[in-house]
Amino acid sequence: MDVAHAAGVSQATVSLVLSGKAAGRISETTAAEVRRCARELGYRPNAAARALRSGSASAVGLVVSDVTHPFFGRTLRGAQRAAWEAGHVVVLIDDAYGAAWGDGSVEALRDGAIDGFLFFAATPPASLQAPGSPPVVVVEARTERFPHVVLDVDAGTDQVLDHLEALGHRKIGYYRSAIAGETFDRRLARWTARLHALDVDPGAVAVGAGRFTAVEAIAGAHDLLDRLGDTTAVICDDDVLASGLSTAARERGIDVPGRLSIVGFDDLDLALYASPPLTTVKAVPEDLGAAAFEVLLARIQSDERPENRTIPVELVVRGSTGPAPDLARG
Amino acid sequence: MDVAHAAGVSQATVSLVLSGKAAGRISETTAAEVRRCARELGYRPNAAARALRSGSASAVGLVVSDVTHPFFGRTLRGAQRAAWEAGHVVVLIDDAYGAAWGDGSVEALRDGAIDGFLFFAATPPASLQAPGSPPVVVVEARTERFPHVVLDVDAGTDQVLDHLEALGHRKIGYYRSAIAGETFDRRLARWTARLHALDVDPGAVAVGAGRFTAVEAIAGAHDLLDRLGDTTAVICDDDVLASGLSTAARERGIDVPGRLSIVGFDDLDLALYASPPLTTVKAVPEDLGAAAFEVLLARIQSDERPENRTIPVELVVRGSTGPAPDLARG
DNA sequence: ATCGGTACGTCATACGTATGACCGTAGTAC
DNA sequence: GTACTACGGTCATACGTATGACGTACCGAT
Repeated sequence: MDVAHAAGVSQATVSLVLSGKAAGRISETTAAEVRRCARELGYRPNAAARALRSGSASAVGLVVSDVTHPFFGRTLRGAQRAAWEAGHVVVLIDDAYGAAWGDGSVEALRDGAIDGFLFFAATPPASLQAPGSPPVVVVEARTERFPHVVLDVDAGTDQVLDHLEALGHRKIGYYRSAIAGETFDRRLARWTARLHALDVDPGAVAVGAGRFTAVEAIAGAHDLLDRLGDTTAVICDDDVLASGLSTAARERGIDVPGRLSIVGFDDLDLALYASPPLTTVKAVPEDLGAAAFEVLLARIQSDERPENRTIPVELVVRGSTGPAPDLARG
Repeated sequence: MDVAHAAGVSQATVSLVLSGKAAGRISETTAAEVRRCARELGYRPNAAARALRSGSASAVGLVVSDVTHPFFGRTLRGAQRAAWEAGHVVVLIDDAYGAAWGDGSVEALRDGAIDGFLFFAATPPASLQAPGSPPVVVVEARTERFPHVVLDVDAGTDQVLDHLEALGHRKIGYYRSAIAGETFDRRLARWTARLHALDVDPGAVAVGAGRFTAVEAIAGAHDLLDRLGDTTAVICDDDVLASGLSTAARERGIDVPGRLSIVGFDDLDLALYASPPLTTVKAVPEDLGAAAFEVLLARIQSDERPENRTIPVELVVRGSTGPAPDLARG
């Protein structure tokens, strides 16, 4: 190694200094000289060698089902910031709803290149459950199998329904994601329970399902509007679906919120483009990402299962919700 | 190595078989047995060891300035698909407009963990220009320094202006990105040249600048609308800005396209949520990403500078553009 | 019998770092 | 003068794979 030669010390000393383990073993004078030489020669430690020898790559993977969804991007950002502070790196892998390269990338990186995985709305492949697999933390899905970090969707759903009920809405529909996900199931269940509490038959309100692209969100919204009946408000699994519903309503001349109130989820940028801007449940994906990384790091470092975490959410009231119309008179 | 033992061969043989270099050296019978044992034992090659020994990690990094922007997500997807077909992996790093962890991640991965980098709307750090640096390919910016892959924005701009001129527009404004970027500069220059050809003073039309978040895009759009004058159409650096302009116009009661025509760029999902849906220049980011990976791979494998590539674009006419109004009569 | 060639494998080493086991020197206590 | 400790640093090896340099056995041709 050049640096060792230039500084007149052994390679071991260089390694100790540069990896910050010099305390008590190497004098500060020598350490400073080593650092100076390293800088001058433009020395970069080889990540592969480091990972091979130490058994840790200081890198974790974030696997998402759809990198196209704005929520994931902000989550990645939060995770990267937290990781950076801990001396780690986060790399993102797009699963594209089960594409071959998603699992492929996981397989390619799992041994040696990555210390652990975060799965966000993507399903960990079975191979990651085998003993000896790298640690996994799941985001936005409650499961016994892995430690997880989730949004407090129960509170979010409750706040939405409180808000709508206060506005006089009783027939509250639901625009579901066509993507499977524990978090969606859970919200739907909560909504069903609340409707029962209101003594409203869930069968009497409009329900639809759509996917997170504009075309499909709008198409699904039209299906839902076909069966609108006397539903006066619809809560949506996310802002993409809500935007689609808003657009579809406009195409049909349905007044929002005069005739129909719409509530989204996530508080994406999208919520502000809609007209009127969407009432939605604000989540802070950066916090979710950061928390997810922290849990994964704890798992990596201690080998004992860390505690699950729940990130709070908050209702943001904008123009897309208003008092329930009196349909009997209209 | 267990597999070698189980199959009754040497570790070298296992390596040859599993890395596909067995042809002519190892009999098919033996190879099959090795593969069987490997499968049975759940053997996974160690990526770090492989990278260390072979000097190639079979992984490339895609660095983007803002992972939140939907365009990048689709680009990543295209790159990952192409990479997968070539036996590589693409990992995404969010630079977050120059955040510490962006450069940090690049530095951490550049030696040993990554074979090369794609920079998309993010600036390669100076350290990547030093001799001995990993290969770099730049996306959506023409530069002498690195091979690059770009959209045919000249053609796109021309198609937009042809379209607007055919509709009778002469005072055509511009909504610029506040983010620096060669591609934006180039489009602006083209627009200026075309206005001169029309004998229109660029100073006589509305120009604004905004960033790619809803709040800032809408705020910037209001600035632009304050100085609208008799501008009858505005072309935007991307669909996010166009959506912001559309929203701002609606807030002011400006009829689109009756009073003002709006043209976006990219054909994001966003374009469909706007009301009316945006006329825009359709780019296929998946193709861009795939091409970028291919160019990088060529660079990695051959050491000689590969040819630059240009990806075609296409105007998509929707509801946000219409005939120029007769402002003298209005 | 010898040689050349081919088919099939193995040997041994190197990749660049991290780290537990050492080792020398100087200082301190007795 | 001896024993012990603390300090500052080096040695040697291992991590798991890839690969150029070698064997070895067998076959056919001379």
